[in-house]
Amino acid sequence: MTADKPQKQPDLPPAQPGKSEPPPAPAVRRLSLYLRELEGLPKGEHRTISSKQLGKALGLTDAQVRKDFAYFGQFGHPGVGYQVTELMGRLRHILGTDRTWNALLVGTGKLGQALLTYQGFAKKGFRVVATFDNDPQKIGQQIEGRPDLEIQPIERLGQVVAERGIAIGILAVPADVSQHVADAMVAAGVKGILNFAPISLKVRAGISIASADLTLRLEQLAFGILHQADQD
Amino acid sequence: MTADKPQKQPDLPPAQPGKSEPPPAPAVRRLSLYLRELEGLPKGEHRTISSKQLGKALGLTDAQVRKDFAYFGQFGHPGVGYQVTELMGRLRHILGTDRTWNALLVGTGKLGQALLTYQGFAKKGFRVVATFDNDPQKIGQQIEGRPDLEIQPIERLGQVVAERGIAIGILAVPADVSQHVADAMVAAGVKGILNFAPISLKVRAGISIASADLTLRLEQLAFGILHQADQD
DNA sequence: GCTTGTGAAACGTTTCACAGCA
DNA sequence: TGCTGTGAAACGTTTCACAAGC
Repeated sequence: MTADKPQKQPDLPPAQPGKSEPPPAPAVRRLSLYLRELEGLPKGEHRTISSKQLGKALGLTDAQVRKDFAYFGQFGHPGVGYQVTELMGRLRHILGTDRTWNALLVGTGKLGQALLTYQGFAKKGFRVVATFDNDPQKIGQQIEGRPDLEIQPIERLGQVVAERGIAIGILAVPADVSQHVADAMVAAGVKGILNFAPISLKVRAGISIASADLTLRLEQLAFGILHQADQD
Repeated sequence: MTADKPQKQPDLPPAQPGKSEPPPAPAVRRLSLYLRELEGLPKGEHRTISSKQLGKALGLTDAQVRKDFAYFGQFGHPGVGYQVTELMGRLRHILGTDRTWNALLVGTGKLGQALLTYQGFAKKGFRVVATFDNDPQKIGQQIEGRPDLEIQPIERLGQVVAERGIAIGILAVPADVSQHVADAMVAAGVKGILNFAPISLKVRAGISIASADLTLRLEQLAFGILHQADQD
């Protein structure tokens, strides 16, 4: 009796079995944290590490750590844990830091110049191999006496991206021109952009964006302070 | 026999009704995006904006936008939308950027110096009012000729935090000393830390952390490029 | 003993869909 | 008509709990 419950399709037979699902975005973000933690381990101190130890170091549960790894395959050894060296290699391979990435930087203001000489990028295999600016005064100047880092006009983006095999663009220009420069980067063949401007960039599908808007971070910090909560 | 299924409490009568729940962390992050978008609007062009317009600009649904605002109260006007000026004021108040925050910076390497002169912070009401370093060579130097930004020894953190009403610490020192400096910041009375080091800081409850680890961002970008997905 | 990998349950977030108002 | 605010449904993520392996 009373037999009229469902308005929606009750339940489609779900997905094609051949199609492996994409990993959850939060899991991918944590992969970087796991790798960072492993790289910070005192060298050679641990040959293996358990999901419990790794999770504790980052404020996560052991189940979370195991689930995250499980999206990408079998990593561990029951009763033993994960071999640190092997795990690091696997994470680097998944994230793509087991190779070198060539990057270009546009915008040689104070932030841009600081980024150019920042050693942390190179340690992870990200090399800035070209610099651009639209200020005629700056064109032709060399950064730290390196001829390969001679500042070039933005018109040359396309040629240089092709010549030097560049996949990543670092965007350190003022907000009002950042969309324009981003378009130029994409047209030049860049596949991903690290964006320091406080702007939500519009790019076509297939182009990746990572935001490094520092004021956004400070805002979140202010909220956290006002509301006594922790984040990160 | 076989009568021992449930180990857990089956179901507690849930929460105290008086206690309003904390807003979801993703909603708080988007609040900053909404505000950024509104601030980027051509001045005076729109007096009002709808959840649909705002959502579209950020790649979100209209329902998402409305739900996010609803966590913090009634913001809009049915049939009309949201008044831009009023909405910005409310978002700033929630995030805590309707006031001035005094910050200190530790670590005057290239990145630290670039941050000190970065104008974007001041525009949002974050003022760096003190600088510290542990390099005896640097102590006493002034940044851009500003006596208030004379580089001070880290021992003076506690005194300066109290004198200048500082709530935020910006951490731009090498990874191997960043936990030590963070501890000093917390001991000095700082309430939140913006951390540029590639390290997961341990702080006591009640202290907020925001991470600005740039290599983490590049890693996520590399993953995105390899797997053709967008993020941000 | 300890640890992984994994279905299933619990929990959280987003989307849907609509009442109510301008 | 156009829009907000909001319960309820749909979807996604995390935690639980345990079989299997060291």
